[in-house]
Amino acid sequence: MPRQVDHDQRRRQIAEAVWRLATRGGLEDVTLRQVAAEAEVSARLLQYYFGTRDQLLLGALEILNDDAERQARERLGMLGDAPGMHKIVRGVLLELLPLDGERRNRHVVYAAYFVRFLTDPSLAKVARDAPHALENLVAGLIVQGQESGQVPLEVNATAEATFLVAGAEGIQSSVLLGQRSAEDAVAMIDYQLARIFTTPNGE
Amino acid sequence: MPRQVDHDQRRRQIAEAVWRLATRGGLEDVTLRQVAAEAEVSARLLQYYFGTRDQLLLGALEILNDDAERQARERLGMLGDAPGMHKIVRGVLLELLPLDGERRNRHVVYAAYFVRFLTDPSLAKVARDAPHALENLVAGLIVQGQESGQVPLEVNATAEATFLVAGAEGIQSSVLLGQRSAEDAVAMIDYQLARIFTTPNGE
DNA sequence: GTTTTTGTGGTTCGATCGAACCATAACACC
DNA sequence: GGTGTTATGGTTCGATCGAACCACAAAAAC
Repeated sequence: MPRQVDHDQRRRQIAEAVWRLATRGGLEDVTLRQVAAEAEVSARLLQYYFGTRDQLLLGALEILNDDAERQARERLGMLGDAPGMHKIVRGVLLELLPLDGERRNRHVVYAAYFVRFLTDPSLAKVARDAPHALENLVAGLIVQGQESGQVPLEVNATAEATFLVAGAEGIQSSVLLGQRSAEDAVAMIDYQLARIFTTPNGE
Repeated sequence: MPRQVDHDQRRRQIAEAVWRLATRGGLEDVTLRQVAAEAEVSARLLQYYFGTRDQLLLGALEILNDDAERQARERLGMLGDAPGMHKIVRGVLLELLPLDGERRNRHVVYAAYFVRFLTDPSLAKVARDAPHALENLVAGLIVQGQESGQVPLEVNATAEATFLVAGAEGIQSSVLLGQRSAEDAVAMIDYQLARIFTTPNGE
């Protein structure tokens, strides 16, 4: 029954298969045949919806990125009315930790792509923007905190934002490698935030 | 002319080919044929010295690890007589940044292996030990700094050590992705160190 | 109600994969 | 100066790879 299928849904179904395979065995396990089997569609469909393997990898990554952004926005929206800067920054950083299966898998998929980011220009473009935007966001929030007296004025907002984001990413890796529990990771983040913000956690 | 070859040298020659290929295209480009061509030896030699492809990947990683440790030790040894804690910690953290080709490639190779660390037990063992040892080392140095009055007593040495190492690793990735210069990365590290240590940089 | 377009399954092709196998030259040992 | 071990090159095999190709059914368009 063609012509009434939801293309986006089909592409997502295939993209999710790509993510699962990449999570298990890296990009070398993301073969057209395996993706087709994992997504339970014929190999022909992969070509139809994505084209070549490279385009499939790119497409699956774009969908992953969209998901990440949408979910982060949702979760931040659930922080309640007029949350304080401390709480928002905390929410942003926790978005980078593998606190649930979705965030965990997301970072593993990124890791699987990492080396490609360095060489493949079309992929690089997709990966380069997100982290910088995060840093600027955090830096802006810290500045706002300074303006409203929640952060000491001697704090270097840019430098701290950079290190917070970088630290969250580094801690994320260590959680994935099983070197640290997710709870410990959150505690490490909170320790740093307590140093920067004079306000308690929940404000 | 067999029998008088240096086995370790041969294995290193092959391992370096693995690194180069992994750096360029990830593990999926590390095929026996390509490694053989890159190392300029016959495919048969790979089998002779390493066995299967999995064993080759494991062996190449072990050699990389040994290199990293030896070089780090060397560079730390060159810090001069009785360097202060500040200087040592700085040296340890800079070891994690891609400040030269060797350190850069090393981290890219690790990144190429990353997903495998999560699933392959034999690889996981190789990767799990190093970072924890680093954290403990840094934490110990901070404690020594506290004992000699170079670090305020209210600093949580463990928490700061964890975040410093994690932050250095995160910043490393951003440098590799071209989001930040190596100089900026060093500046970010120094900013954090200046916060923890009351001593100036070079002490 | 024919004709396009859209969506899908299946198959095939040349290339390449990892691994096993075969052969043999160089040296060590005695 | 044979004999055995070590080190190496080359080849082959079955499996699998990505991509192209063929066929066709369902719906839309006219």
